[in-house]
Amino acid sequence: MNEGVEWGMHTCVNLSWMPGEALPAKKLAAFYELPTAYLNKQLQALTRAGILSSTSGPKGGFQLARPTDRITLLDIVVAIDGPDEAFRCTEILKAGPGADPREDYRTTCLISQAMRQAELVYRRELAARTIADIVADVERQFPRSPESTRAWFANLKS
Amino acid sequence: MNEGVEWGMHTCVNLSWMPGEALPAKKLAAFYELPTAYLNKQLQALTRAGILSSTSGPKGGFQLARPTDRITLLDIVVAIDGPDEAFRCTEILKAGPGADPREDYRTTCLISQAMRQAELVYRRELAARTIADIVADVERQFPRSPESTRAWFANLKS
DNA sequence: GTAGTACTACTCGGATAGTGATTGTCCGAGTATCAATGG
DNA sequence: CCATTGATACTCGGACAATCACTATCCGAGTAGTACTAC
Repeated sequence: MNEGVEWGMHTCVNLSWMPGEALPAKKLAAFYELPTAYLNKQLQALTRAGILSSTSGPKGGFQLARPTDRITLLDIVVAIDGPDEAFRCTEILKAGPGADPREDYRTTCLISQAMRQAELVYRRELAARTIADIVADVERQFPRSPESTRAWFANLKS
Repeated sequence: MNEGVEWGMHTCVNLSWMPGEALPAKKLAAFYELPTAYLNKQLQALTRAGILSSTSGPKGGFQLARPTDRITLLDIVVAIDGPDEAFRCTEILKAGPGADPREDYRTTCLISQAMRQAELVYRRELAARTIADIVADVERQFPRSPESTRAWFANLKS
């Protein structure tokens, strides 16, 4: 899985503590000492997916495009890592003896079905967890996080 | 995910219909018109994992090393695709402000926990399905499969 | 006729190239701010 | 003093390399069978 997924999730959590303010990729990258340009690339993907909104120019940057309770972990995974499933059925049964070339073995093949079922529960789990849930858990476990994060960004020399 | 996972699963199903007989990679590959040497590589991985047993020389080949009800889909995935999870926590929190370098953020970070939880249900689903289950489903839906598969391997010109 | 032996053919196993995706970097298009200028 | 305009600095956005894993292939080590030879 793309490493940017992790970066995107942490960045969304940080952005949730800076509502209404656009943070440039440079500052967001500095927070975790990440390569700025590469993080920018990932944030672009989140923007294309409608998760973030971007503004150019001075005072520009990224901010959340919708409430955190409407951003699921699956949204971020799909936006950055792509919509394809890990297991892709290449329909090798079509090359086997007694195969019907017209049949769609991605739905017929029982192995493909079993793998799809597993990925289904995986995605269902990710879709059930929103950034709001994560933020709430973090604030419960580390109550100082929002305040200290805001302070860090404020004190960051531009 | 490695394409060999699909090949390995289908091959295990086919091997379940040829009990006690060792089939060489060449024949197993011919069944689905797969590249022989590359399939051989995947079967080596299954052998290292103790899922298959291999025999060299004439009349040699691969066969199942244990009963089909003790081979789960997860076993095959782990053997071929590796034991690593898709989402790997790189602990970027360690580079963040106010981080404790001693802490293991793979277990502390709530995002990492959420992703691990999703992969857990994924693996649980795969671990609950054995090759025996798949074989039983196939035989129920396509009763002629075992017989026709045995016939195909028997009629294959060596 | 039978036992021993050398040969042959076949298989797995790991070491070796080729290819595509992920990772990382760079520069250009666009925009808001700021300063300077003229009324 | 205030409005306008031009320059400037900063940001995103997409185009351009480098690295790594997956894909694919090949040849050597080992083994079982077979045929031949000698007794």
